[in-house]
Amino acid sequence: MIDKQSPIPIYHQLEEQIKKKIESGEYSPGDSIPSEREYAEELGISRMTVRQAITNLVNEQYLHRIKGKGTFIAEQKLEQKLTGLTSFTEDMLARGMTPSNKLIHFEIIPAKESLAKELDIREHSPIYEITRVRLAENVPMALEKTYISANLIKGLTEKIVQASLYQYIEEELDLKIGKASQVIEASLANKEEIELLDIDKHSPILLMKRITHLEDGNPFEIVKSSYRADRYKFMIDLER
Amino acid sequence: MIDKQSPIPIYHQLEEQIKKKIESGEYSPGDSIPSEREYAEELGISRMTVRQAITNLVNEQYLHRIKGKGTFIAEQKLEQKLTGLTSFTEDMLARGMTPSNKLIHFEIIPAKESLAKELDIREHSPIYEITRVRLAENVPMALEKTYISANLIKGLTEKIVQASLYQYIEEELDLKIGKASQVIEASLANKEEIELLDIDKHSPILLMKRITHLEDGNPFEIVKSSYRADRYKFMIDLER
DNA sequence: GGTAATAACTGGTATATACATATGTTATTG
DNA sequence: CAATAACATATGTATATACCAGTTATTACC
Repeated sequence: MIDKQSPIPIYHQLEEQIKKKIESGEYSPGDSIPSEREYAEELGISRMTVRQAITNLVNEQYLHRIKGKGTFIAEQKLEQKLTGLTSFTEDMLARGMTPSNKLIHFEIIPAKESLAKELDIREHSPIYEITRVRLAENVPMALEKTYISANLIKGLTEKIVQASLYQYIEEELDLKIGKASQVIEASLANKEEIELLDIDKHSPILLMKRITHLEDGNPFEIVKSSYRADRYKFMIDLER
Repeated sequence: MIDKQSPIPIYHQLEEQIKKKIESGEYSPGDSIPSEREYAEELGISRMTVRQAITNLVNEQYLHRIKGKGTFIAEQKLEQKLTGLTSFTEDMLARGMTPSNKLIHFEIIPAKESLAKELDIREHSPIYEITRVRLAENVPMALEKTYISANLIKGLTEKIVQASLYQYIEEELDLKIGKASQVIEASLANKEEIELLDIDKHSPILLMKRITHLEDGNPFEIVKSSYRADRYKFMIDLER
């Protein structure tokens, strides 16, 4: 199970081993794992090394320790992700609804000043402009306009956008997605929203603007969404 | 500096000592701290004990380590708190504005069914109902209605509410505040909002409902806020 | 049978030590 | 003079060991 000759640290090997057993369901929330001394003897390694592996998993909230009793598989591990970065598709699935898309526009345009500034690129640099209507259970839910720096994210096609943009960026382009900042405000529907979302004049709209960054801090995407206020609410969990 | 006889673990004493130097400004972001071996020799403790202290501070993002170079004071430490639980007062101060209040109502009423359910108490149990207009730079910003379980939070007065409710709960009642969940939606202003917030008919309103829990998981407070959409935006940071 | 002491676990703290690996400086060499 | 080798120093990994402090089951006693 443990390869002492491997360049991968022993504690890291053990971490992965325990993680797998949690993710595969072999260990379930509330279960206790073998004691530190058992692991040490079983694997022929020092207890302190076992502790280092377990300590890391405790910090990542996979496990929690109780003095005198043992080490246990943590509950949840889901909650904290509610403040995490999710796509419309993930969001709807989490709410138990079936998401779909209607692509309205897909083109490359020169960046206007405000967008260029927010994407930290030069004015008139090429950016993708993608306009979509997002539906849940085939009812229009939001109008979404995505702006992506074309020099940073290359080779984008309609197909990729309709499949999974984030997956393409992380797996095909080997770029890592980092933090995002979101601004949420309320407004009244404009002509385009009234038309595409099939709502009345004077309808309230929930506006969301998100700037997504790569792990190195470079912004690569701006998403402006107009949600139908009668069908959508933002839910956020706050800590402490 | 370090009391080996103290029941407080040595690594914890060292943690606090380093933290203080960071918070007092004696160490600034980017500075390096003494090496692990220096600390060990200086304080007459083992290097592994020093490592335990530093590792904890690295996990809390006070410090970061660079192999071969040293351990350094981390930047920021502010960003992550933007997703944290803040009061209207803190929120406005963070935006560089001066907050104030106008108390509209303060009374104890029996809980209606929906509120009772959300506060996890019996119907008709007594709850405080506190209605306030929140102002920034003396301009109405939001109408805020707070409902607090009177059996859980005892001895509340108008004065306390106007001062700092959370401080009272944590310091006077010795209860710890835990997580909160927030729902944000958009709507059109109702009569009360039009009147108290001094806005026009058909004005869009940003509605926020927050349920705040104690550390033990018990909900103790429900806040329903109606923000003027022309003056207020929610800003959220998302990870990963 | 009930209870109190005890033994046998658990994780928590702390030490001393060794070598690995990344980094920066200094001395050496071509 | 520049490339390189050697060294010093930093954190990273790993071991072995000791004792402390909660928890639980067993044992011995009344």
